[in-house]
Amino acid sequence: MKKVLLRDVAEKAGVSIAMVSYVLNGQKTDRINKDTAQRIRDAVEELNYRPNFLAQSLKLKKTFSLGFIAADIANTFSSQLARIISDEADRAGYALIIGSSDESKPRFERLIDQLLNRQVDGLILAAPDGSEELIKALQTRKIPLVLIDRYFPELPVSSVRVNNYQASFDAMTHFISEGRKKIGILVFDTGLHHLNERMRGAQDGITQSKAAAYITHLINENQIEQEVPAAIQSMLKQDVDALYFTSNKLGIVGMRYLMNQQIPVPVKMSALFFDETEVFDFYPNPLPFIRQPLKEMGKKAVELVFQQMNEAASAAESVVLETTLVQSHIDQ
Amino acid sequence: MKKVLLRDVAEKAGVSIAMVSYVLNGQKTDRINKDTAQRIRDAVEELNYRPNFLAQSLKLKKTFSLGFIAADIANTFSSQLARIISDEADRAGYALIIGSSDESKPRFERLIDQLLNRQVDGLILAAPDGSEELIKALQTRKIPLVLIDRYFPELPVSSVRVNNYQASFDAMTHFISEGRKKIGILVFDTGLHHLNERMRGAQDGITQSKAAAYITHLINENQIEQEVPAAIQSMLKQDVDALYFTSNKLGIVGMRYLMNQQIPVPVKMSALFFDETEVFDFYPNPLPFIRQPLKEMGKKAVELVFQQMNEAASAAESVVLETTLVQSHIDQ
DNA sequence: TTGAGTTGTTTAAACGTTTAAACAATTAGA
DNA sequence: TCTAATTGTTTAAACGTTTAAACAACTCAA
Repeated sequence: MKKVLLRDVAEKAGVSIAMVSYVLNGQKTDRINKDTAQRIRDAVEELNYRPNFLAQSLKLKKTFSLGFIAADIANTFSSQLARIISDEADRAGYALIIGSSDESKPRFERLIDQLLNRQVDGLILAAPDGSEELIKALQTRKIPLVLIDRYFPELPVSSVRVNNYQASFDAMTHFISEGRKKIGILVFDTGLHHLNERMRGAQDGITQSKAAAYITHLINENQIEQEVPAAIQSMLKQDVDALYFTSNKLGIVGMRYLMNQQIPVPVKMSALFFDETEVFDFYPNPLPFIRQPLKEMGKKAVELVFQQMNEAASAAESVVLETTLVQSHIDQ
Repeated sequence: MKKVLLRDVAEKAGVSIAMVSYVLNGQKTDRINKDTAQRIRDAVEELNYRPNFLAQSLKLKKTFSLGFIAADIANTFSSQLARIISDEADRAGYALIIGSSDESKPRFERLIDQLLNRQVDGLILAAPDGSEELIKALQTRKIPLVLIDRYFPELPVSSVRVNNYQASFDAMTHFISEGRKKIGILVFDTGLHHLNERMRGAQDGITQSKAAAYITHLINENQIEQEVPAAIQSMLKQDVDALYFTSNKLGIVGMRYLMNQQIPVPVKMSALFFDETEVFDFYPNPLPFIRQPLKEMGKKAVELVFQQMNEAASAAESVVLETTLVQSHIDQ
């Protein structure tokens, strides 16, 4: 029942451990005697030998593991992404260690520290507000990393994200073409660039149409349960006839309020969401939303981080993916 | 910018690497000269030395990591549990590697294999149907492990779970006291003991009351989208006035069908769920459900696995936690 | 028949730690 | 004064791999 080592296999096959290692790793295959190789493979099989990952990692300076720090793993967006990234990493023989910054910079910093201590080979990060300097520092340390969802416009670092500005712009255009006159935009009061882009895109889209007006409400992330209802209330008084929720968290709180107040959507007030949530399943009327291509995002992120890992001096590459405006969650 | 090693610290402090190691690990503290120790600590600080986890792990035969295999990480139940376990492990300085068996036994087996290859120190497992032998094999290999949610009644292995039978029994009693006459029980057609206990508990509860009847429908896990609606349809014809969904997945599909068919809950048909989901948020009427104490479950699981890890011959310990019947998701 | 090349295999160092054991210098006990 | 104990530190082996380099035994051309 003891752990079987290279040494045991070598002994059984009557060779040195080097030979076993060579055969297992498919090296020097031209040199090694065919019979010996077979004998070794048989011994490996028979003893059910499994190389010790730690020893390998130590020697090869490669742990075959990636780190992913989500923004908030309790949020469906993050957990779905985690799932996809995990599967994708797995496919390449890499394990994924997942952390959640909960949008806290110190926590983010601590998690990075831990992941690096554990010598992960690469990082996929949903960087919180204010972490720009930290990312920059990681880059000068040549740590392979890719930002996902979040990004910093001035920082030359690989990232995967969606067309936040354009998606919001187009969504508003469409909203207006349906006859909306006054649109309320709800967005977190944050330095996070991607969220501000969603706001800007929406504002510009509305402005450009010349057929509608908008009111923007900045929501404090920690006061969301209070401020979203307050914002909606105030907008109702100003005859807002459509709401744009720039994140799923805002959307969920907002919809809950609208339901409690028995304000029918989209009859009296229409609503559009960035991101979908399974919560929509339980709403009887169509709820349009902007869908991010999660699968592609995850895949691409893994691809980019591998690229960083393999090519020492690989240039930063930013991938911007397209969203889709889904008219109704009901018929998908 | 190069990685700083024990050797570098030793050099800087003018001592051998052994001394540095001793100081860092707080060993031989009675022997070591106070000044030397301080000199070493200063050097560590100055060089910002971080021990290499791999080397440590290899030497100590301890990776300070746990493996958690969820049933289906896309399911809120699993992901919340993962979150809690991760936090709890983290608190103890352990990393968590998460996998999802998706209820597939081969996949479960493969994941275990991978985790063991990576030398995780302990396992927390939501074991899929049919994995009993595998668990038994792990136990004879003395792998520290704890089952969570799922368990095998005849297998003496540490586990954390809830009172599935009693919770279902009591819930039915309560249902009947509210006047339900004919209750439809929906449960997966599975060998999973905890789900069958939910069914048995409900059936026994109803039988014992003598004031109501029941119909049980076994649902094939892979046909859930077809079979749940069919089951509900057939039950409607038989004047069923209440539904008991023994898992959140069944509940979500069932509610979606009821909504599509415009069957008002709980007016025409009442419903009770095992597990809560955020989906309920978007339903205007009260939906009662049985709540599992996720936090306690996760904490206890980590506690038990640590116990297994620390005490070589620690006996299997089963922890059965209490659920709560929540009357309405609306006022929690 | 010698030296060079080829084939097949082993030796040994390295990865970065931990820690038992050895060692040296000082102090204490008789 | 000599031995024993104490204090402070170093040496070296070990954890389980990978891999460059060395080695041994042939083959072959000149």
